[in-house]
Amino acid sequence: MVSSAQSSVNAPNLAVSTVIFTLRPNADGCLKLALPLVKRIRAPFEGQWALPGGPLNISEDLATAASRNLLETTHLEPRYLEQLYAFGSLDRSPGSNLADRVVSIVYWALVGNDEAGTAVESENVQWFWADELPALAFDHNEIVNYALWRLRNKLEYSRLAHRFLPELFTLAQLREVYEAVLNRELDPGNFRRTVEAEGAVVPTGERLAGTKHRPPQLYRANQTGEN
Amino acid sequence: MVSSAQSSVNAPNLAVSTVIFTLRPNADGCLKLALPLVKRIRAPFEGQWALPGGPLNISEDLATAASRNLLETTHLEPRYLEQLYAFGSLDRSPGSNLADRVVSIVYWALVGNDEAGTAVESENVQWFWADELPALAFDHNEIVNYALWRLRNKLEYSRLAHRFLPELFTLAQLREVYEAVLNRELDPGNFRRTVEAEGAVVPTGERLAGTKHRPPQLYRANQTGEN
DNA sequence: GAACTAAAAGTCAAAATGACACTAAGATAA
DNA sequence: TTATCTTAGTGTCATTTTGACTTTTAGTTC
Repeated sequence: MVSSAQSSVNAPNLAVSTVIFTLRPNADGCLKLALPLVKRIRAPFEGQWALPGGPLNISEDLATAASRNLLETTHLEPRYLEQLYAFGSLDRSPGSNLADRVVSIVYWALVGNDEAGTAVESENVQWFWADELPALAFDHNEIVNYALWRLRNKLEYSRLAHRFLPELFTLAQLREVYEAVLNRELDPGNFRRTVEAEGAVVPTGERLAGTKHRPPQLYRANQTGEN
Repeated sequence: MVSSAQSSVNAPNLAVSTVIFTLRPNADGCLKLALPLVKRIRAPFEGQWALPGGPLNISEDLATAASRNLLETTHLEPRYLEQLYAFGSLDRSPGSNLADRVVSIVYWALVGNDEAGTAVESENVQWFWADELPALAFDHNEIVNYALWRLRNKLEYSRLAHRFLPELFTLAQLREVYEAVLNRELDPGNFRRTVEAEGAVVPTGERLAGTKHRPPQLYRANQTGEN
């Protein structure tokens, strides 16, 4: 195997990849975590699914690179973007030459569940349920698991659930996000209490019509002191 | 300015740096956070202090590289080592050429306060109080601040305080670590209660002699289910 | 109008937390 | 030998937070 034109003989190559999360309704209508993967079209791991990513341009910021390959893969803008980790073990690509060693700086992103419906899907780009992934290329299963762990963790002490949702949302929708991500049911009353106590949301006074029960109030995220 | 022999024209260079924390007694005898810095002996930022670090060898793990430059700078082994963040803004080294762009993968480490006394200090390597740093090279002040934030955060929900201490320690010593890092006094009784409830420590039965008051019991860290 | 559903408010006991008092066991000084 | 000093270690109590659960409200559907 020959090292690429960009790589030097003595230094590891640098790439940026992104784990992109959204929530989509499954067959039963409940939201589940999903993420887009791209099919590799050359060795190593040709034909297997992998995280979207690519080499870092010399004149490009790390977050910009992550955002760019998010846009290229899904045609979406991230609602949230954060660096996850730099993966650089020597055995990430078993069997390949040291000169082809790649250190990947991985980001994770959230996109709105309203926009994710419009996301492209093709022969080489498909969305998978986060808990039903096939065997991925390189160490990408490990990376996704770590990203999942981080998402779940951060959801509990930070305010990012609303990034999955449109600007206006009901508390039930917000709770559904927590339930889908954490994979556990939450008490509606207690959920309301904590969310209001944290000041995470601001009531708009408007109500959502067309439900077959008491119309719930619409809220928006409280941006002040968010993170 | 000419790019180094290792760097390629089209790819950013990759370096690993480490923020090394220890606790040392100040003039008043209270513990304070300290870290070693190295003086730069060439441009850019010649003569200014910087985090220890260097280029990543092609055949070297990220954590191994961090550990190595910890050993080279301080002749110490880390008691704790964790990746902090990858810093890669375009303006990290103002005025220098794009071809010299460096992406730094930064680790942070803890070393024991017993060992840190034996650490070398020289013309080009010196220890500084973490809250009294001079203006450092590159974006290294920003990096240290982030590392401090991470250390303080992690100390509160994780068990790493004992990594500053020898194998056997008293609860007062452990509390002193918390107080020094968090920069705030803790109630001895309540501290004992939480630490014991968490099962973070195991009593040894032995007591520390030679104090001028009731001899305190010695504990060791409970390794089971640590992180 | 009755039944149904989820919104929204309210209740209550258990657990966790913070402030503080009290007793124990050594060293040191009178 | 006794009083004093200092920190170890235990105990108490009120407040806050948490989890489980009930009740009332406001709409739709039957």
